[in-house]
Amino acid sequence: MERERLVDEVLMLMPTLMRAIGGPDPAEMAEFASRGIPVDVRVSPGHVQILIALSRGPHSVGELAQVLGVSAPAATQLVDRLVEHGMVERRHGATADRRVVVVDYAPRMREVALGLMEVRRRRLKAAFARMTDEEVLAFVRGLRVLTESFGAAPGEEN
Amino acid sequence: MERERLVDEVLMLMPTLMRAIGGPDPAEMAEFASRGIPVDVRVSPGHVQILIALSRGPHSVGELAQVLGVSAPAATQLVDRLVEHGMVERRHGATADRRVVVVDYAPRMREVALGLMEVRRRRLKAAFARMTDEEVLAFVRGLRVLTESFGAAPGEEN
DNA sequence: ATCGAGAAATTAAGCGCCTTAAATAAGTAG
DNA sequence: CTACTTATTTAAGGCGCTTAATTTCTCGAT
Repeated sequence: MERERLVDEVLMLMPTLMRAIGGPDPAEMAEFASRGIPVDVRVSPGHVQILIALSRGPHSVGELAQVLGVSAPAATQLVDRLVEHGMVERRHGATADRRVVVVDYAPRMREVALGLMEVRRRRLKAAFARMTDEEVLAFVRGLRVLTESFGAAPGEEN
Repeated sequence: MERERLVDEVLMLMPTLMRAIGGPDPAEMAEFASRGIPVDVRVSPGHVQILIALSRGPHSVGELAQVLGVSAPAATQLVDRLVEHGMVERRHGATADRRVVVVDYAPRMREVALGLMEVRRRRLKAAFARMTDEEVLAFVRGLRVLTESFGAAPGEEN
């Protein structure tokens, strides 16, 4: 079997791909500008993960940390940044445990947040455009198996 | 088409997976210990990329930067670390351009380096064990397309 | 021959993400 | 009421990456 080679290739490609995905994107900058958002807004992969998670409803900081597979302080920090830029806000569950901080989109920012994610998705979609439906699905399945195998985030079952 | 969902899933899984891959591994620690390598040795994904690249022969710092898709200073820094730990060494091409610094495994470290990579590969191989040959291949193909599509590293054609 | 443009690597400064340890605050059990 | 646990945040520090500036060297043109 030639899995040896494939393993090396993955080890070689994955980090490079992530660096590319994380980096700034011209189209993204334009999007920001057209929405009057400060240019220094950098939406990192972690921020996108949070915005996507929130699209399924409000989450506590702890939940976000678990979904992203990072420590609680890291989640706090990511939320900090998004709050600074007015994308999300912290709330205290009214009747609930007052220790937990619930994070959700800021009042009128839900659409803006979706727009920002859209910009991010566009790059991926463009890449997927070169593949057939089956190839895309096969790739995602592999990703699922790997993520699960590494004992990473549960992924918040749909 | 449900590509929308798949795109979100990828955006959600990829960063988490990379964080998991980059993190420390118990088995790896044990491997280090048995080889008398200082415990503080942290082989990041970038370091692994360099070690793999070197398995195809010596590379200049500039070449490494290009292959990894990072800036020259970043490559210098990664090499610095590997040199500190005695894994690789810098050489001046004898007759060649004296500006270029050639990086290669340290004299007797080639095998050790391969061993370290092996530990890293093991985790991936374990994950791949859950997939059929075709699935693995499909995944890698997707990875190739994505990496290329993002204009990332050329990958150093085999 | 030497002078200046350009290229390879490094150094310097700085930012962002992540971690662990410690501090706060709030619920829970005795 | 005290002691233990849990949720979040603050604090300190490491690493990887970037751009700008420096050093050293090559090379072509005058």
